[in-house]
Amino acid sequence: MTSIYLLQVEPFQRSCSMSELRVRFAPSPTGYLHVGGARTALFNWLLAKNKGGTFILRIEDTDVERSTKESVDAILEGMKWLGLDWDEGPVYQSDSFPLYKEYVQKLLDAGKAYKCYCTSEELDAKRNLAMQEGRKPKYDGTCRDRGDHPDGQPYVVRFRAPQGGVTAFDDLIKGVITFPNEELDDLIIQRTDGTPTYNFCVVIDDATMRITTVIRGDDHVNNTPRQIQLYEALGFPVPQFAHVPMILGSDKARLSKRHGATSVIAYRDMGFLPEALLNYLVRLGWSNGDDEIFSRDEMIQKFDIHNVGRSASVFNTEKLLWLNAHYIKNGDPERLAGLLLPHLSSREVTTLGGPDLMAVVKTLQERAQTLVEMADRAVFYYNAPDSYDDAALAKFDKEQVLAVFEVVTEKLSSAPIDAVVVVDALFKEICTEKGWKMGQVGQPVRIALSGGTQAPGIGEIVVTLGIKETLKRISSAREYVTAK
RNA sequence: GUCCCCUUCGUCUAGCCCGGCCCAGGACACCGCCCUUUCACGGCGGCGACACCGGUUCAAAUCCGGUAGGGGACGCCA
Repeated sequence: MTSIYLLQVEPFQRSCSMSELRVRFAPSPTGYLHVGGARTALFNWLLAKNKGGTFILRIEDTDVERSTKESVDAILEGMKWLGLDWDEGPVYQSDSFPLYKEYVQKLLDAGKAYKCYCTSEELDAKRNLAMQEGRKPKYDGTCRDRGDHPDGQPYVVRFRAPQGGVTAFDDLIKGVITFPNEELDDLIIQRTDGTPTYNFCVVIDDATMRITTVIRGDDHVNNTPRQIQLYEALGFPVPQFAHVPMILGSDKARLSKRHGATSVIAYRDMGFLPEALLNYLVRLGWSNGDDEIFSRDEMIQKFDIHNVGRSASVFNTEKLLWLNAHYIKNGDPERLAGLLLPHLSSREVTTLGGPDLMAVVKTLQERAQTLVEMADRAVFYYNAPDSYDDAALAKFDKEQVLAVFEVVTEKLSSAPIDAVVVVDALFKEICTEKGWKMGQVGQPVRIALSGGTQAPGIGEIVVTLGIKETLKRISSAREYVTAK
């Protein structure tokens, strides 16, 4: 007798309006939150926000060996930094062991699961043999119909999977996916030591938490049919599934450390803004026409799981940088100043007694792609140059440079300096009066004030630095050039 | 090996479901020009793709079949 496990999937909208949407992000705490996980979390979060549903954070720590508290903290830190707030949880799977046991027993009692006394050595041997002979390495069913129950002998519990037919589901992202049941073997749901296994816990949790839509990485596609069989054996309603494609490195291999940073927190430390990472991540695999920039609210409003692409995408730092630059350029200077502070301290720069940091930020917003770059460019405001770009200075005649310093000092001292336009006007005046070119005047002064040539506009620097400090720096540069 | 999935510019993608508006649009990157006192910002322009082969059709990126390539899964990991 063959059975067809083809789910009739209702139109998405409809099923959501009937019962409240509940989604979850379920990382295993064996490392930090990486960008792939963050994107999965983001899609869950967006769908929940978009539909007014509930977003649950669940920590899958059934692997006691590899799970750590540090990882849990790191994941929470990443989530918080990105602003992906959850409505319920974090729920720890390790708290539900009794519950899993209960359901294992139910299945056992119903004859839908059985005890298997095969040792892992035996299974490994069979698996290797099957692989070698080119067969699918599935469990051969040795204990499936075993009648005896040897006392005191260790055993695992296996799910008695349907033998014939197919198991299929309509993935929200990938469409209908069908698996022949003969591909699926009797999976272990409880280990020799009595602990439950992943595929079983996931089903119990998702069912008892009343998850309506499971959004996860597409490396779980192959787990889905066995989970569906479990749902049905347990009499639980089967949720909808949405498998999001993976993120790849530039060589199109699964993104990993060797491609560069993968940790969300690492991006924070490299000077990225959370809204930039979020915007980048949401556009990786998802789109809304030709739109590129999405505020938090816009992405919530426009997000539609059906618009998520089916294929994997390559992580591209250049585009992330562009977005980051965009958000820095348009960001609130006060907030940016606050975010910049730690980067300044790590450079041993103190803003005390120096120019107002907010004013400094304003002169740098169009010139920095990251907060790290901004910090680098901000240093000169607080630490007067201890050396000058000689190569740049060499482009000008020594006497000419000294003359410029003299005239500029004179001009700047003669009038109240309170705005960028005032300074700019003064410099233009000098040029017309002396018949100099702007480049001849501006560049030496820029070097005098910042030490180099890559800096904000002269007017911006002068006003931000203050007239007193400006004159002091020009005077120092004057001495330096004279002594040369 | 078996099963599952994927395939539009270098990269992210629009278009594909409901063939003609597509000799394929946008964005990042790259190149050039303009703006400009440096560095940037900005503006304008350029480069550049429907994996391949068949079929259906008056017409295919869009539908069908096959091929190739890539990825994933096959654990008493999650």
